Amino acid sequence: MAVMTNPLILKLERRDRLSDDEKKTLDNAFTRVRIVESDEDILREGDRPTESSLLLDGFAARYKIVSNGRRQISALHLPGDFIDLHSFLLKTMDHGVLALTTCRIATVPHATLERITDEFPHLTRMLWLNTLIDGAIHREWLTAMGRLSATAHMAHLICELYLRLSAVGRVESDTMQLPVTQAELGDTLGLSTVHVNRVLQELRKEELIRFQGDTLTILDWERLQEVGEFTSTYLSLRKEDR
Amino acid sequence: MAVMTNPLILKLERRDRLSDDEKKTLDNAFTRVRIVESDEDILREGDRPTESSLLLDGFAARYKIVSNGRRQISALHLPGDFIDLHSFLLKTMDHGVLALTTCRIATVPHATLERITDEFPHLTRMLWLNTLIDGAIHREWLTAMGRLSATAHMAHLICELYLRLSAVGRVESDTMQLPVTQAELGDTLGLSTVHVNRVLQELRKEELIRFQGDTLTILDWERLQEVGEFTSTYLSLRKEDR
DNA sequence: TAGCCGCACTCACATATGTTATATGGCCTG
DNA sequence: CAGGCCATATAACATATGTGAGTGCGGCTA
Repeated sequence: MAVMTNPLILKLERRDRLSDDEKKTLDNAFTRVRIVESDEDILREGDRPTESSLLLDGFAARYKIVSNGRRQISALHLPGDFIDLHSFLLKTMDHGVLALTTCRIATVPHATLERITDEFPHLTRMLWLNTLIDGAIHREWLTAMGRLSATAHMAHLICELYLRLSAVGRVESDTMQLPVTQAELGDTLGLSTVHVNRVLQELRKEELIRFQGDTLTILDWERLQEVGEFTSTYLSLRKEDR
Repeated sequence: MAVMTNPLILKLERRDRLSDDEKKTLDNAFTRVRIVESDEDILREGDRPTESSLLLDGFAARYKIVSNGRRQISALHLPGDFIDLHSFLLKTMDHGVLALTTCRIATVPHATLERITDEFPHLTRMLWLNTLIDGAIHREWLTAMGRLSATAHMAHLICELYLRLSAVGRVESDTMQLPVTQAELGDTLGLSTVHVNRVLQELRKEELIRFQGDTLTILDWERLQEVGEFTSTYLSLRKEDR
């Protein structure tokens, strides 16, 4: 893979400088690229992977099934996201990961990650940071889920996805591709499909967004943030020494 | 602090072997111990700490306030938990941390953590692991919040706290001290105080728990796990090479 | 080109949980 | 030892969101 097009490097460089050596090391760490088709599992609950997966292209979801078949999505992953960097140390997958679209995935052996942690302290911190941001997003989702109305929660999610996608160069002006069904949004927000639809209607009626097919356009960024009580601190988009 | 009584070391040794050198390094890293009284903030949203805090004794909660004063607790912390290890790399606190009881806290300067990451790769991985477990707990909470009934969610939380407390030697037979009000439980589960009370009544009526004052006794561990759809994988309580 | 299937969308109705209010009891403080 | 405060407990009522059923459209596929 060419360094300049690796979306993980793009993502990390939004947060801190990487040396050329670090970039090369990171890029070379990925030994294999594979394709997973839409609606297939990338990883299953109970798996003990020996490599970690980086999403190069496509959308993926971490999910868990509870009794009576209900599903909760605990994370949405975009290009540049490490889907299961945590499996390097957690060992056993306690949830599955599903391809929401066709996904192009690069993998890095855990042995290589171990070597990086032995030899590249700063790069290690950057990978650690990457998982910490995932954690910060989880906390934010918990807050939104527990204490925001369904409409606010949806607005919040849209704001987040917009910024995360723009951080990896995937938005054009105010428009992003969001290939996620309303049922999947429901599983993400903890809502029924019917209510997701109601909430989207409301955001449309308020002229905050347009959402046709997979194309979501933000019509009023300021008010959308207000409705979703959104502030971006938790995404750590500032460049700092880490 | 004496190595043998440091609850962080106790916690990490449940997950992997630590060398004597690592234990000594870790223990020596903590330079200062302070007390925070009940209901005081240990850290505030917006803070940029230069050290990280380890909870030696007491209960603490990560929280965020949303508009109209509602509060969501995104994590409960017990003795042995690093309250804000993440601030080492995330830099800015995007949420506050509150002492639920009087807390005894040891702090380690971020400069020391940086030195550990430079010189002790395996110890670094163990600290990273520590934050990954926090993340796994967040995902589990998201699932419980989004897709379980209030009663199941409460049962789930009780199961988790029971195992986490027992991992640091804080349960006696089937009883644990849980100095958390019903209002605080509500903020944790995303429920109203009234409904927390209803749910606790139900768990009592079903003879799953007893809960008087701060003392919670588990009367039927098997059925409590069933009701809460609880499995402990996500807590990574197995000892493995990491 | 017909038929099917998935997805968005809507309606009527059901219910889990929230809200407001009040009572009770223990415990600290003056 | 009285008064006040905080937490638990309960009741009556309100509502946000879920459920089950059905329509229609657009895009595959045979």
